[in-house]
Amino acid sequence: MTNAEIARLFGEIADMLDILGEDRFRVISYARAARQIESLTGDVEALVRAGRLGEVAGIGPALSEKIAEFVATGRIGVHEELRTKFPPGVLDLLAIRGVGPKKVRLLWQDLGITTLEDLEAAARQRRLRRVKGFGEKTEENILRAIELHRQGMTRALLWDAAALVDRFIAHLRSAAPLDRVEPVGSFRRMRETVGDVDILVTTSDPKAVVAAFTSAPGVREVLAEGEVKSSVLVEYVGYVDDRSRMFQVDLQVLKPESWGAGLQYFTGSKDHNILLRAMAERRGMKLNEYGVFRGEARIAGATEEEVYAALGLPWIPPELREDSGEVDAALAGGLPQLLEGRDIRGEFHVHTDATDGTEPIETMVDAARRLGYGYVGISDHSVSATVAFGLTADKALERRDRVRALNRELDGFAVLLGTECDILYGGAMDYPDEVLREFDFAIAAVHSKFTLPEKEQTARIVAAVENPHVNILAHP
DNA sequence: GCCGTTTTCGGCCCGACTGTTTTCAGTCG
Ligand SMILES: Nc1nc2c(ncn2[C@H]2C[C@H](O)[C@@H](COP(=O)(O)OP(=O)(O)OP(=O)(O)O)O2)c(=O)[nH]1
Ligand SMILES: [Mg+2]
Ligand SMILES: [Mg+2]
Ligand SMILES: [Zn+2]
Repeated sequence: MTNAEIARLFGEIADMLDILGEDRFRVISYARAARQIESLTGDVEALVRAGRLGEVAGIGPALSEKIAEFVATGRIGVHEELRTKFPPGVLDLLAIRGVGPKKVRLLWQDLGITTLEDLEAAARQRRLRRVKGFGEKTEENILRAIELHRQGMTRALLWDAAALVDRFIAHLRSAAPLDRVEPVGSFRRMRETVGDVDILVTTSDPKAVVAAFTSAPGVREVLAEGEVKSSVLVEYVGYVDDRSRMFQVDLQVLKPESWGAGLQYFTGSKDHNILLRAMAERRGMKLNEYGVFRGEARIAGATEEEVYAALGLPWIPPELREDSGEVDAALAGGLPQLLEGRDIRGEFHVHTDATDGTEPIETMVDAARRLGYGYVGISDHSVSATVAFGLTADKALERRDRVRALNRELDGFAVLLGTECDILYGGAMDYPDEVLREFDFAIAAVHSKFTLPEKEQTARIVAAVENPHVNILAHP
């Protein structure tokens, strides 16, 4: 919680300094530090205690001191002093698309606008156009942007985004001549949540691709439409809550020779990009989404490997591109080996047609072997899971002979007979201990009473995992 | 405010789209 709170305060300091017209590089420092702390995987307080804050890129003596101040007192003095200069509501104006720090400053200073309601009223009354740089179109855009803001947009689960990605790419393929297409941004970096969907395309006909993009099914708003890039808002339905929401999709279109540089740029992260671009500059090169250049000459750009190699780096997996030390590690030849799908050796949570699966044990074993697994654990439901056709103890255990036969037959592959056993209301297991001990393994799972008070639910689960015959706790 | 195999001071990523503007600033990716 402390990480999120410090990130929020640094973000607000950046916004306030920006609106006040302070040095933009100081603004950038606060904004970058906010992103860094937000994406730390460990507790910032632990770093403070260990005196290791300075190891985080972009956090120097001044910011370290402010973080330490927050950890000690729960406040950041600079933030509180700045806050007194701003009427409540002013910072909220920044959430409106198309309204940035410069416009907020003008709206506030010239028209006394400090809230969204003020802004809406002034736009309706056509008073914005009196301000330098504002016109009729700006008023229209701001009114529409306020409307969209009020519908509320949140980050999406990677899973929801995946459905949207599939839909969009299928449409693009069917409606325009694509060379290559790839979902990029935080989606490619496999973040747990994504703020939007970013898609990279190469083609010989950019106009056709952009046109197909902006007219895709579900598009409710075209935010920008240019020669090589476009942004839209689409409606999508959440997998978990089945609710309809608006979500942004960004498109970048490039020529085939820039595929690698485009992938590098559009995959990000932003801070990773800035790091690479600064590094290119120091080495007398320039890096952008079109390629790596030395003078006028493009020296790399067709593949990502080539782009990283031109900078003297090995290819860095997207999951690591977060400005969290990956560039230094790559330079030192010390990138970590990431887990891959092929590292998965087997699975224990496998149902069959005996309960709510659709295939018999033998078919599941075949499928596991085709995936290159070394073992599979069969775990059908226990008797109380009636909606999932849970098995009586006798029915569950009578399959031991079948499993033994399979194991005799198979070389270098193990089949285990287990159970996904319900945790009953009070924490007792659905099968008695004499039955549980007969299985090769037992998973404990909650399939009822999901909404118990936290204390009771926790006690229930703790009781289950304390059972000596339980090996695995299932899904939440 | 941060940071460095050309720097401890003087730089700080780079480009597209939009609207307002007679040549470019602001915002966004
Ligand atoms: N060089 C550079 N690249 C940027 C900048 N902003 C964004 N990008 C690149 C890197 C990002 O990963 C990519 C997509 O931008 P997004 O705003 O969609 O960010 P991203 O997908 O990383 O995170 P998100 O989950 O959408 O918030 O565009 C920038 O200021 N400079
Ligand atoms: Mg994104
Ligand atoms: Mg984006
Ligand atoms: Zn289950």
